[in-house]
Amino acid sequence: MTRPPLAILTGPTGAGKSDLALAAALALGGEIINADSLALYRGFDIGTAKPGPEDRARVPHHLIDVLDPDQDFDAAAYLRAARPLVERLGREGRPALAVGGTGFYLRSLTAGLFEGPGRDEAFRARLAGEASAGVDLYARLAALDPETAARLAPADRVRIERALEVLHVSGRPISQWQREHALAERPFRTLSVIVDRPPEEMAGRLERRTRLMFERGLPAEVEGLLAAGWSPDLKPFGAIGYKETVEYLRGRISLAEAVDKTLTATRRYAKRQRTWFRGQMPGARWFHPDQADEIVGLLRDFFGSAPAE
RNA sequence: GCCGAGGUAGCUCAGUCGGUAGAGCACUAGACUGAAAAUCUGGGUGUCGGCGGUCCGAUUCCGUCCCUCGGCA
Repeated sequence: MTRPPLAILTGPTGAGKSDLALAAALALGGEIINADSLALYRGFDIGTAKPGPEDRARVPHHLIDVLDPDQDFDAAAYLRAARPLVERLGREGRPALAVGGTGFYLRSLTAGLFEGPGRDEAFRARLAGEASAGVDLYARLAALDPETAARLAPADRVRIERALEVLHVSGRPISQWQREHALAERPFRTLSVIVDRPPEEMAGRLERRTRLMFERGLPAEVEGLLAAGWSPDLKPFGAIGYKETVEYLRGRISLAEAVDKTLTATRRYAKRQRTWFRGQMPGARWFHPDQADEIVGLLRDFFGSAPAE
């Protein structure tokens, strides 16, 4: 049994992944699996630069519009949803392209996650209560799992809570789970392509794109979602562009400020993405999106080649 | 024109009883195993508005000029 092939197409926000993915999928007869943590949500269209109906009619897109704003999702859920798709496309002999900027989801797809306990909402709620009552959760972790505490910053509450959760539910420190797993799963034969542009090009693109989002109705989209009864405290409303638009609609900031803050947050996000790709995707090939022919050729060879084993 | 407040990092501001200055944000580099568009870590990038005076030494005190914001005319 050979492993199914999977092509990853990623890059910082606004570099031009989606257009390239569409062209590549058309050229190869492939299908696109979304790897963007926010395009999963129905109704979050403009601010996520989600592919429109025309594009989705031309090439099958998976894992877009599959969640309501109040539905929990995480890397493990992504892995569970996306892996069967890659396997199915592999059986059908159709190229599978995972496309999106959520590096953590992509790495989970290709390298896995340790199979320990998932989220335990009741435990999380208890931790949140203790934290707001002044309990030092880092000190607790340092006492219960000093190895993990040594690796984490005292202010990194997301990872501290996760570490306490794993220990509480499984009785074993997260460091042990991680050591045993070591991100060593390789369920797919993978080719990773990153598209990026020089800073001068990105600056203008991000600015134009952000302004267009607001001009094309991001505030109206958010108003519609709120009018439908969704709470602005739900996770996807914390996303770049949405957070700022909610502030604007509440009258806390001006429209110009909302645009400005969104642009700044977008730039910072693109930088964080590059840092992730450099550090976590060492084997990836980097291209300018204008090198579409070269990229498609590379993908063609990849999907056409005999499995390596 | 007069009175008052102010002019310090890219921005908002703190501070220096005279010994060349620091926070947040921005910026930059990095981390990342079920929140990842999240969360976190390191790094200070500066004619302290201009000119002159006093002083061993002025961003700080004095004088003067410029600019900004209020109020009164």
